[in-house]
Amino acid sequence: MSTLPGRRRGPSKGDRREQAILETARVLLARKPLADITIDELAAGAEISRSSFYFYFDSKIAVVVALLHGITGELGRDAGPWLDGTGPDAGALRQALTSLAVLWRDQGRLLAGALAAAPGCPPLAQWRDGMRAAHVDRLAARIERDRAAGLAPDGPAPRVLAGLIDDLRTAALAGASDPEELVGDLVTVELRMLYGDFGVSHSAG
Amino acid sequence: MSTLPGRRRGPSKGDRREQAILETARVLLARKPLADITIDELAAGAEISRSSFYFYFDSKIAVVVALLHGITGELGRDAGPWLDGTGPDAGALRQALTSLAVLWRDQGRLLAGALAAAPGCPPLAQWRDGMRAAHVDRLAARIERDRAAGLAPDGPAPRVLAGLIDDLRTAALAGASDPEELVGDLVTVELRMLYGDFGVSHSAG
DNA sequence: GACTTTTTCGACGTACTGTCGAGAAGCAAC
DNA sequence: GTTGCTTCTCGACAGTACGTCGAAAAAGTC
Repeated sequence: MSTLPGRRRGPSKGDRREQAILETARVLLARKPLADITIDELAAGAEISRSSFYFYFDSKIAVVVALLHGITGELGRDAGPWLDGTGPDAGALRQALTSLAVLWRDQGRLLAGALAAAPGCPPLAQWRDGMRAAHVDRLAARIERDRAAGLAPDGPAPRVLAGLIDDLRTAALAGASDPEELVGDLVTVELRMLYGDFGVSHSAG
Repeated sequence: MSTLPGRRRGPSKGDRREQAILETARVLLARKPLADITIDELAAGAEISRSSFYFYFDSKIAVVVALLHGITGELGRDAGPWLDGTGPDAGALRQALTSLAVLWRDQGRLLAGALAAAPGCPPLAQWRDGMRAAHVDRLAARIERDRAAGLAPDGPAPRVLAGLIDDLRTAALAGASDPEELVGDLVTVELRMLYGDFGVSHSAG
């Protein structure tokens, strides 16, 4: 499943070590940013030597990928009603954003660290691009439906607009000290981006 | 003026070295991200040893700060008409965003590198916060004026909304392969964020 | 040409990363 | 209970990059 270097299989002692490393990473990420965490600390937390760490993971990034793997499912959680719906459904959008904000509150350092390290680290870049594409795809489709139904004004190409909304979410939640506090305003702003019209159509660029 | 370690004064040979280091940094930044540039390369480009580099700059970050210092003036250029104006003035906004997009096109690696390194690097964090605050202050004031004049709908607190717009700009321009291409859509989207109303007022969060 | 300031650099110490190979520990089966 | 396998451990090593120090060369001044 994952790309572990040495392990074969079996629920042995090594599994506990692997979990200990992941748990140590979680604990440390609650205290300081990813960039400040060294492999020494990860190994020490799991009570093994630094060399032994490499028996379980190829690098610090591999640990991050494993942690991300564990929360990837939560990233889109509660977004279904919003993304599969139609029209300016503030309640559904709020539900999706609240869920996302909670994830950022709990896993902010992990997500921020992963996004920061993504350029110059293929596996993380791939994860980020995948997450983004998944969201953009569904949101762009929603935009097309709404426009076809006359529920949303014309404007930027659906995929571009969806990308901008994704950018805004990520940047805002990553920068917020209390992500949940931002949800109400994000709902307002995203709905305006999608449905807001004020008589001035965009001029071609 | 700046925090150079060894230099006293005088337009001597050292000044050429300093310029050579800055120029080397510019050249390298045109080719690869900041994180991939080492002090060895900077020194080699200026034809001095690595040790000598430290006579001119305290660190790689000090070079970045010097480069940023050189373009800080351009960051707000052409934003005046928009920020000091009133109402949904698409032309003025387009002017401001075009100017900004050109800066990102030319100095994208520098800006992206600086923003990426800002967490965990006080001088860069200070620069970033200063730039952001300058923009947010003026934009928030504009929002207040527009709302007082009944030109803009109520919504998120002016400073919050301004912050979201700043986040969006930065994230979008940083991620774009061709920033200028994005200007038209950014104009539309920012105007919607500020003026877009569609009968659904934001619910308190 | 003595004196000061500016500039240069090699040598050193530090921090972190990743690899290698020897071998200990755990767990069969005989 | 010792042979033989896999799992696991670690010390030693090599590499890269950073930043400091002090000796001394180069440049500038009188």
